[in-house]
Amino acid sequence: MRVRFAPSPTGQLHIGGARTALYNWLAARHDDGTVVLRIEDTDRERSTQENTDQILQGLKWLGLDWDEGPLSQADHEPRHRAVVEQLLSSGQAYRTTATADDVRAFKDEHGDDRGFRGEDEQEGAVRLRVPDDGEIVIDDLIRGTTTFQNVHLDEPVIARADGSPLYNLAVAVDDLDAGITDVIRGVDHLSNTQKQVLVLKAMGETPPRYAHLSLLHGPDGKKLSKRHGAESVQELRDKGYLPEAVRNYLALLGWGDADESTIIPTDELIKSFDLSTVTQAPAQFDEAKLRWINGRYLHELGHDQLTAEVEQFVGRDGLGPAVAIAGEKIQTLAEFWPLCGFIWDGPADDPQAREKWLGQLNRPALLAAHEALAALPDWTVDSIEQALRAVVDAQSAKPNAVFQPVRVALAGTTVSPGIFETLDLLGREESLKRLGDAIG
RNA sequence: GCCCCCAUGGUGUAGCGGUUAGCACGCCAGGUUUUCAUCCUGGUAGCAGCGGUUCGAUUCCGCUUGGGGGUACCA
Repeated sequence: MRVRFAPSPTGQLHIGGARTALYNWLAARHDDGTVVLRIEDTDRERSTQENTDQILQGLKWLGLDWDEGPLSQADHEPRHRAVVEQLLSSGQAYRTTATADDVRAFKDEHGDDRGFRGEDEQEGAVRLRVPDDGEIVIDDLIRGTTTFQNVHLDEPVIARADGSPLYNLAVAVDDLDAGITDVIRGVDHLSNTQKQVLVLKAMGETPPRYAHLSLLHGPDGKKLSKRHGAESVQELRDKGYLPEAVRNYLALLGWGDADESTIIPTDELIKSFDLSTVTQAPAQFDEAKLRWINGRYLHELGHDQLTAEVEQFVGRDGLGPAVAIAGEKIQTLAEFWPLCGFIWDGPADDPQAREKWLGQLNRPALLAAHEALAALPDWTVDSIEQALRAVVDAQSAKPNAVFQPVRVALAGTTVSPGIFETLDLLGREESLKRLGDAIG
């Protein structure tokens, strides 16, 4: 099996494109096949190095490697032009100056379901000759057979008047030349398939197998876009998701195993992936579930690796001790700093928390806590806990009446890692200083 | 308009003629707990509608409705 990633270099790698790439990759790896990468754009101006790099970077982050490429489709232009010439001279294509308006007029005259048929004018854009009779039957690996009647199809433009090739000609030729056996792409290309098969047939070649994936939608059922929180894998990375978790989630978005497990590591995915069981219905991207899956992967990382991930994400070292006391509380890498930043930055500024937990009513508790902690002979999690619990007893208060004020004094907010562990990590001096500051 | 694709809870899916319609996320309730989160237990909610075929339809067929894609001298 030989498949291809064929993203267009329009900037970032979209989540939908990432899923398509993932499915190609899984299918190929499952089959011990080859993945060919091609940047799909016949227009060299658009496939800028910057745009291409963005795509490659996204693919790399996701962990999807390829065996050949990257190649710009524009690099193949001489070959495309040669095919056009060949089709022209064999009479299977012709030149016409007909415009979109002419096509419209043709339909007004012959009916909307009648495809445009033009005259050979020896000049203008190149259109492929399409017979009125016959049909193109696409035996899709995912959807079964789809039949397109030739009559309905407007004779497609395969090259501009200047001879430069257009997409439907270029892909057909490139897939052929690259020896692609399976074209796995979004359903938005299903209609194009008819044209591409027609091109291949005109060349006397056999089309590859096709598999069309349903599209991805946002929570509102509309096309996935920035409004939905994230639209590219780069954004997923910036939100602190792990590549393996994203792979897991994306694989399940549109493909279900008979097996009822949800957490499926990549090597398992490769083993069980099967194109023929890919869902036909469009799926909605649900970040809540991605978060959950991500949390599962995050917590299985182990302290050292999680620390390394967090440090790389945050961009600073020495986070190990904080990761030790906060690691199990976060679902994404991005949640670490908001939870633990106070350790380095000092108490956060949360007026509501201060008002509620550092007011006059809480003074006695804070003073008692300060006194008990200051008197501690040794500063350990256990001794701290004993001291504070003793304060709770002495005040005959609820644990919260002591712990929350202390927490707010240290962190500035009502949410933090465990209070004893936090005290321990902060150290005696800093802890007492912050408590003192809160008492005023 | 025309061509094409799709349809199980809010979401992702399992099911491939006879099931109490399963699992997961979410949500709700309870438990654990120093906050938050995790974790544990329980609960909530679904076969779009209408016709067929059949002894029997979520499952097969048709129509309707709804969603999506294509219809460029874009990709």
